[in-house]
Amino acid sequence: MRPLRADARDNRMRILSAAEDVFGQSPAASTDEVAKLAEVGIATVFRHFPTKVALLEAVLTQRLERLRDRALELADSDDAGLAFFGFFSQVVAESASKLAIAEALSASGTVAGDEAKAAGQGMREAFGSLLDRAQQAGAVRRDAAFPEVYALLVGASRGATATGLESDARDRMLALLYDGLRAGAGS
Amino acid sequence: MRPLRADARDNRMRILSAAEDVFGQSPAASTDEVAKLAEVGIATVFRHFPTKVALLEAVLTQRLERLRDRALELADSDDAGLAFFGFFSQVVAESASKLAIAEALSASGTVAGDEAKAAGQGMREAFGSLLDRAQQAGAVRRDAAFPEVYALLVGASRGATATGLESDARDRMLALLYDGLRAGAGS
DNA sequence: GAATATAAGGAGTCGCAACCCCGGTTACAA
DNA sequence: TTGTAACCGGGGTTGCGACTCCTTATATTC
Repeated sequence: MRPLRADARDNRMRILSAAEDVFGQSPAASTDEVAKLAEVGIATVFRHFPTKVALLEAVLTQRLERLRDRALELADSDDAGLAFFGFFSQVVAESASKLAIAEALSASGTVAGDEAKAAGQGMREAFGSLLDRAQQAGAVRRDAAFPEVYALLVGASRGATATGLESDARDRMLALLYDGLRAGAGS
Repeated sequence: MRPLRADARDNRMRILSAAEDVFGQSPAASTDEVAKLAEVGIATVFRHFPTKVALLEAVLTQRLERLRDRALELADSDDAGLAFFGFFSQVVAESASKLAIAEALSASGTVAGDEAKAAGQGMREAFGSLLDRAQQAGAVRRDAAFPEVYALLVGASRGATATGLESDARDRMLALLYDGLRAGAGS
């Protein structure tokens, strides 16, 4: 598999970025809306991504990988508690458009493909390691296991987005959550 | 507007119930799947609900009204804290199919119609009153305002559903949340 | 139990959006 | 510069699902 020609690579990136925008705003958007925004013919979109679902998955994968990288960066931080809670807050703050994409995928009835699944796995592992460190540092209570903490991460993102929470209310919501996660961490 | 004929009323209920089932499992389902399950012709579905969105809204409205009624019942309870947390847990436990429906609606790009909006409003008010009482009883901290608590309710439902949480993990998740909501309630 | 309004059913129609074809264009190598 | 393989564009095609027409059936009323 030879490297892509320069214009093709360029178009691919423009399509991905446009798709992120378009589907982020409305999961029901059509493929040529993406093509229009990317200033590219429809055929070009389908040449790069053989199906609409493939395009959605590519966008989702990209986002998950970005989150994983962010988590990995933070894993080296001195303050494990700050790293954990900071990551959590950031994910919730940026969740709006990512959610719409995941929604579009699940609405299309498709279970995520291999690539997206792997990206999700990587992201969860990185987050899990942040959680571990925060627990060892005494910043998060030890009896909080990964599944429920991860559900809270996803849930906080969705809840904030779905109810259209203002940023200050979102901060108060997170403060409530964090109090629950810290409760009795010292013991 | 005369009362519906008996068979029509019967069919209407069967359609609503079938729609709840079908859309609860897969938001992308087609209208005749609903008709099939309800053992009814497609035309009958459209006679009762002029559009697919109208059908989705009717299902959602019904669910929201049930939740509101449940909240109103609990408002008379002796133990305001138990009432609040009990309602919260129940909503989260039953959320799976309701969410799929709300998702289907938002995926179709439609903002909820008047009826569904009113039902949502009624439900939120009933929940708000449960929160008020729980706060006055000292079971929930006073600095938790409605928007963030409601976002947590929605978020916990979605998080639990989206991550496929087992029921015991769900209970632990709720326990974390409740600790956060109670923190310093005595002060 | 006959008349009639009301409802049911299911084979259509119609539009939309995913996906393909093929003639023209452009990056890259020699 | 020129050849050519890779790429692009945008008008078709096709399938699917929302919605309708019209004939037949059945509840209700007197």
